[in-house]
Amino acid sequence: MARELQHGATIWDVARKAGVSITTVSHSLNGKGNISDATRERVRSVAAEMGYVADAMARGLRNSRMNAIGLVFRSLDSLGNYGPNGVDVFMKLAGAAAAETLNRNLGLMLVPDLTRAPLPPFSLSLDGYIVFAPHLDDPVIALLEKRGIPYVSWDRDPGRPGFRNWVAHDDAASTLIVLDHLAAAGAVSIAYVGGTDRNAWNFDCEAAYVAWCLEAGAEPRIHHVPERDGVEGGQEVGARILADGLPGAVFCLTGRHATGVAQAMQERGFSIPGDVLVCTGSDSEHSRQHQPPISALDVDIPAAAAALVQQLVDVMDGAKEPAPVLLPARFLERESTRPQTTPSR
Amino acid sequence: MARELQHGATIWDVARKAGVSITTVSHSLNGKGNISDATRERVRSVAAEMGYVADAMARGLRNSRMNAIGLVFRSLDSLGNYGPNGVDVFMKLAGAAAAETLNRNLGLMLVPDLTRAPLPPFSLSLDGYIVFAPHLDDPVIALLEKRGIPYVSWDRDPGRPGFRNWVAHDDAASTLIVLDHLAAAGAVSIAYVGGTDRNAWNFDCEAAYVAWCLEAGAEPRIHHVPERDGVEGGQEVGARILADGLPGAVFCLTGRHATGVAQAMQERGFSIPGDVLVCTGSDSEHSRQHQPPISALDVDIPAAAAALVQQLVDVMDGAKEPAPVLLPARFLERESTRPQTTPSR
DNA sequence: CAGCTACACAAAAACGTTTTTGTTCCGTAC
DNA sequence: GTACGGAACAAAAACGTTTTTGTGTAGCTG
Repeated sequence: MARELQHGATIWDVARKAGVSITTVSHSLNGKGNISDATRERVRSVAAEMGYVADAMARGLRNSRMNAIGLVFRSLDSLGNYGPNGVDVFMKLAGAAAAETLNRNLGLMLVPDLTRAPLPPFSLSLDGYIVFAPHLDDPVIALLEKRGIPYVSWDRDPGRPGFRNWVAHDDAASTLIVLDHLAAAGAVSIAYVGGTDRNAWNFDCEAAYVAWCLEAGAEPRIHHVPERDGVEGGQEVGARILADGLPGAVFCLTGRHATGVAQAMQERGFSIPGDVLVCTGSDSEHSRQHQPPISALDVDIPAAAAALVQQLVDVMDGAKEPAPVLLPARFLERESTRPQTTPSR
Repeated sequence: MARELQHGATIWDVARKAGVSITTVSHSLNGKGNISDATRERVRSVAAEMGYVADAMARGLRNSRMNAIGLVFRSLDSLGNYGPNGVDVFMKLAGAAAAETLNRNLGLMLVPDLTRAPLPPFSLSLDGYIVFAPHLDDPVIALLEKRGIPYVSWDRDPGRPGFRNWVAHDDAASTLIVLDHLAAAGAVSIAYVGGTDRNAWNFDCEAAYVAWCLEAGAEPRIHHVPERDGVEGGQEVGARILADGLPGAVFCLTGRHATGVAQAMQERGFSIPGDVLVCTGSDSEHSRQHQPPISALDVDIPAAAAALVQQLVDVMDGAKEPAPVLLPARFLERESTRPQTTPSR
């Protein structure tokens, strides 16, 4: 049952039917060259009637532009898991970016990992890349640099201070918002749980936490768990935190760690938010579904996607001098950090 | 500041450096032709050393295979919203499909809408398509058929009974699971709320509901709300349902409708699950975040993605005779349908 | 009326592959 | 000693565009 791949009409078919050369067809459709209005219109109607669409690969081959960009998720790569429960930020971003690229008549390609061989077929032919959460000295970025492929990143690569084509949340400001909120809710001692990926998010939030503690005269209580350890890792660190004494609040960067910490606390008989507050810097399915639901920093995904695509297009056009874009974050207060109104016992 | 787009090495560069013709390079790398082992190995090492990767567009132009497939979300198109809150199923599927295609060395392209002009550039050059939730007589499918582009769909197109390249949940069985569960939890009269999109999901679930009512000797109570009306639409239909008398349970196909229905009930002083049970056939952020959390049918996204990609590859290769794949669904019991254990007042 | 310009279009080159068809060399059989 | 065949490679065509260069005609100038 060999499938008959019937290719669409080519530029030759259109030329023949319109009684002109292929040059004229190309020029007519692309608004170039010197064609009389009558001819141009006739060619256009013939093309439309035949449903002619220029072959993307031939066009791309000719002018080395394929009108598509790539989206690569670095932190997901390190998580080794693309069927994500709890990392839905990434997938929402993909959807928002797809909508944004459509408006600019660009395709969006999901590229899982650029460093793993064999390379996804035409990952290197794409016009540009959005790199989500690059690591320190990220090899994917090194590859893109070497190939001269334009890119922007969500969060900066901490190892490339001179690079300015990135969009990110203002992690320092966000961290302060969270810590101030926890303090206002009555927490005196606030523990911090970060990941081990060496990315700007981990670095900046921790730095902001340390600065805040210094300011507040509090002793920093910093813990690290590998991102991939997920909820279980959170449970372990929860135990470690308790070993040092019950804090007033725990701020975990990832939603899965926060969920694990909350579980550890609750298993040991502490109530949330009665005895200890818990919140996360990154919302996830886990944090939403937990009982009580866990407060989180919220991300305006469509705005982030729009900023990233806009910046990438700017870079590809070489139009503007690049400048980082900082987006504000919003704190989503849920029950886990809400001052108690109804008596729990 | 014109960016210097430095193209990678071409097959000519490799040929020159290895002292052979481009034919020999191509054959060496692709394991074709009649090349001595010594030459083949030498060419390969030269190519590797230069970091040569065959240009995807030239290769695609030559053998009309671009090694990438498209993913198009029909129901999202009708929802007109790609920054989805409450439709995260789609984005998870995209991630899972991306992982699945990588394993097969295929690229995955997100294509928002194939019928809107201007067409995304090389949407028609892709090797195949996964169509998510096609409508009745879906124009996207018609376009793919006309162009001879292979495709598989998630859910069948109800207007194409002969087409067999689809993967879906067993909607009839799932509906019965839900209804039986509601009945077991004590609901006597069960209202049904479906969408207005003319897709198989709506059709099959409603048919199963009607059959179940017939069997149980109950009067069907069917309501419809446009998918795009979301939570507000659910609130309205909730009011309509109450106008006919409080049912024992309401089964809403979409999570956003279910949320709206639950809100309407609660605003009027009815407790969930105390006075009325509510559940949904499609989990969403809304249904999870609602208080109480709303029970839902759960979808094994990675399994669905794997099945879809596998089937599409089969179709593209023309290998196997196509056959529909039916996946089982799982019922996620949450508080909204759980028999009460703690007294609520 | 020669020469120039502008116009409207056509021919051909180029993009980087893969594949089909040639070519050369060498060993072997008749 | 000529014919044959296979091994190892090279040349060239083809994929469908875009863009550069070319060509012929008409209108205008001096």
